[in-house]
Amino acid sequence: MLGFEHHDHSACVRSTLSRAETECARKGLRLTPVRRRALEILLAEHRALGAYDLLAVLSKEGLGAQPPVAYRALDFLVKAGFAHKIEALNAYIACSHLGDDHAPAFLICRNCNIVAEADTAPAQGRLGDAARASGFIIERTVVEAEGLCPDCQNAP
Amino acid sequence: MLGFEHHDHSACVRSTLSRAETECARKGLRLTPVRRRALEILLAEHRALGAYDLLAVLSKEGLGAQPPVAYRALDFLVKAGFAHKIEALNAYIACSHLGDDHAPAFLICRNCNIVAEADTAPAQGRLGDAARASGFIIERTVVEAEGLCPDCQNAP
DNA sequence: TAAATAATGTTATACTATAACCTTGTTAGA
DNA sequence: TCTAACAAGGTTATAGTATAACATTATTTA
Repeated sequence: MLGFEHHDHSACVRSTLSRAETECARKGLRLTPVRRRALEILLAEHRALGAYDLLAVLSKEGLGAQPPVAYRALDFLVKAGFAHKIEALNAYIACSHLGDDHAPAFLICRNCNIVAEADTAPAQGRLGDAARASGFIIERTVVEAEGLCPDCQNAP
Repeated sequence: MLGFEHHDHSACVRSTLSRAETECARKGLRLTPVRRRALEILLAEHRALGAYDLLAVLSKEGLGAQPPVAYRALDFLVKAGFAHKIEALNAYIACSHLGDDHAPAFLICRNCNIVAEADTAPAQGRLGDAARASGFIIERTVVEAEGLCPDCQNAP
């Protein structure tokens, strides 16, 4: 998983963008300027951004001034699997495992707002047991943990 | 776990209310008329209710007309562990395991909106492994699965 | 009984999200 | 190549979710 450890972030950004391009080519999706820029903005940090935060940046750059612009771009990115919505924050984050088919899980620091994306298999855990036992068919899972990241435990 | 099977719901309501009273007495919390009624309203069905849906009912009964009334009651119920917020729906549901200290997980039917509450131990699964590996301290977990309940798989 | 605290009432407003409609751009077929 | 069909973007308006702030009332405790 991609955690809180420091890393070569510019390489991380570059590789995600290029994988997004590959995916779009493969699936016949269109990574238009707004969509591409939205992904770049989300990628800038491993933090979740509100739709209106994203809109503010896009807007400054002349890429659209109204909410639907941001929501459409986010909708595309989420559907394409390039970004995820963090439900506990009503905010959005670039995917850290772009390309793999995965059920994402997030560790959210309540102090510095950094979000780490882990991979889980919720359908194999107790939730999956409960679902199977009751005959429920799982289509999507939301798995998020809030707490304190290593850095913020020392300096709160 | 309390699932989709049919059950004696009035007994379920009664026992939850009485357990809430016991808890309040034990912890020195005040189950005021608005709070009590809010819990009853949530308990009426195993579905998640929006804050404004709750407010509409309270309002009709003369228990407060403005949003803060509903949000304060919900805030109390959630903090006391008598209700949970379903993040994927921005809605609230009465707790099905009132009294036990638990990390709730939900199965949400996207067709009929029934919500089943299961008990999980996310800190023991892969998410917990990821957290431990990176030194993250989990304080709260959100585990929700959307899909189709047994009834709705046949008659969608 | 007074002071402190908790809960409620109310107004206003902030934040999140989408419907609806129109224009522009892209793609695929004739 | 032209054009019909569709996808994407622009814009206005509004719906839905949530909280700040401050005044008032009720309850608890000293």
